[in-house]
Amino acid sequence: MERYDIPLPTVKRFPSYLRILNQAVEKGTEFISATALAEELGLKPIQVRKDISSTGIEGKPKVGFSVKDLINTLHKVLGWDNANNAILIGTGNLGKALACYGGFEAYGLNIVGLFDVDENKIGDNVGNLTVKHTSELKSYIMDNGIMIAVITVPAAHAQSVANDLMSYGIKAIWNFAPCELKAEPGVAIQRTDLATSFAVLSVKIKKSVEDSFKF
Amino acid sequence: MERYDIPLPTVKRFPSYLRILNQAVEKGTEFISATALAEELGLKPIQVRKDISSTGIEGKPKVGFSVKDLINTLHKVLGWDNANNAILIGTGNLGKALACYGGFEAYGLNIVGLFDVDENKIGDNVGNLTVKHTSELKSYIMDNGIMIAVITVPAAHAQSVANDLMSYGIKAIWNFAPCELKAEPGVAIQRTDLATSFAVLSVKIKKSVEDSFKF
DNA sequence: TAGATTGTTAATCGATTAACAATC
DNA sequence: TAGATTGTTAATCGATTAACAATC
Repeated sequence: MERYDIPLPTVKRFPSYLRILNQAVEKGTEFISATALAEELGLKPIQVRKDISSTGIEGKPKVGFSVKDLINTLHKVLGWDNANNAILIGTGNLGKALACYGGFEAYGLNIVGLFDVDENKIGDNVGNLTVKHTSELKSYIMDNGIMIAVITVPAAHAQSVANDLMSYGIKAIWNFAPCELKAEPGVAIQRTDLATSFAVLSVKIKKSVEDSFKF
Repeated sequence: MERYDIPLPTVKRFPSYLRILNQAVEKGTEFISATALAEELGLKPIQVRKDISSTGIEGKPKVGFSVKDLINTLHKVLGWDNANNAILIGTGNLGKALACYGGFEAYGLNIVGLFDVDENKIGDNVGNLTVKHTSELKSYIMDNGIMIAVITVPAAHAQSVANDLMSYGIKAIWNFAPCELKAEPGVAIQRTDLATSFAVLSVKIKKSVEDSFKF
């Protein structure tokens, strides 16, 4: 089986494509062209065609791509075609927000357990889940074969929590703590950082302010 | 005054640099080398040097860069040197999480007003703020000269909220709704999307699973 | 058929990395 | 002085864009 990697910028655009495609399904649209997708997202048609071609899917000239096929293929490429059970550690505000956020099922992520060190939070209901103590992590992960964990603890504790999780068999960590985590081989870690995103907005603001002063 | 744009990938790394630099300040470190920064973040020294050089700051061979100077310069480049008052619209779980999140001051963002359409939420306390009704948006924005808004409403309402905000004089929108917003000229919009980040983790997982099956 | 859209190869653009002289 | 680190120019790499033939 040949392996070739889809460029990361392309992967990052896939969720946007899926969003438009899901809207198309709801409208009953059967085929969609790269041109239409591009229009909807403010991208260039060539880029969308290139991105789609990287998945190997084929379209029909003049017609476009089967919406259903595209969705299935993108799901498969991203591994969102089968639900993954995940746990979340750290039920502060962000943790609770993520636990209650309904949108994750759309991408095959199913949060089934919440954990915290704080004795006062144990037993609290968040969404339809009950917060458990972190001392139960090991048995919960092993009993339920959990592979994915979401970390929303303070930065100071993130690495030690991650180390524990990896020793219990967790293979993927979605890290919301503002610090880089060191991964064991074979463990995938991805950090989501609000500051990074805000930095981009900040330079956009600066630029538009500067632009408004020169003419 | 000459204008040259700092590459976006570079801008995205600046918050990480700042994080390490702030740690250095707390330890009392006065100078830090690009090599040390790179080591800390798992980047290559050349890349860090290139990034820093794009700000125009100068270092001392063998010694490195003044931690204080670097922090000040990065803050200035990002426009994080003077506090910006902002409002947040949509006090669902994510909105509340962001409103309570204490880390924004570090990047000059100060959330001073919370708004929602839901009558049941008006008057609720979130952090040390009280939720106001969206009918008060216009006067609040104009009276207080607010330029920045954070949108955490459902996707279906995001564009109309954004349109209102822009008509009231908002110049920058940080959009957490899963949809693209159309901006008026002169308005900066940045979307933060959890799905994008999770897509990257997903392909990492897929790859490490595939790797574990080939030897 | 005519024309819109796909798919592919080549050209361009921009970021990363390498190489190395300058310097404290 | 010797050596680590900076700063800069050039080479490499990879993504975006352009061009165009194939096709329904």
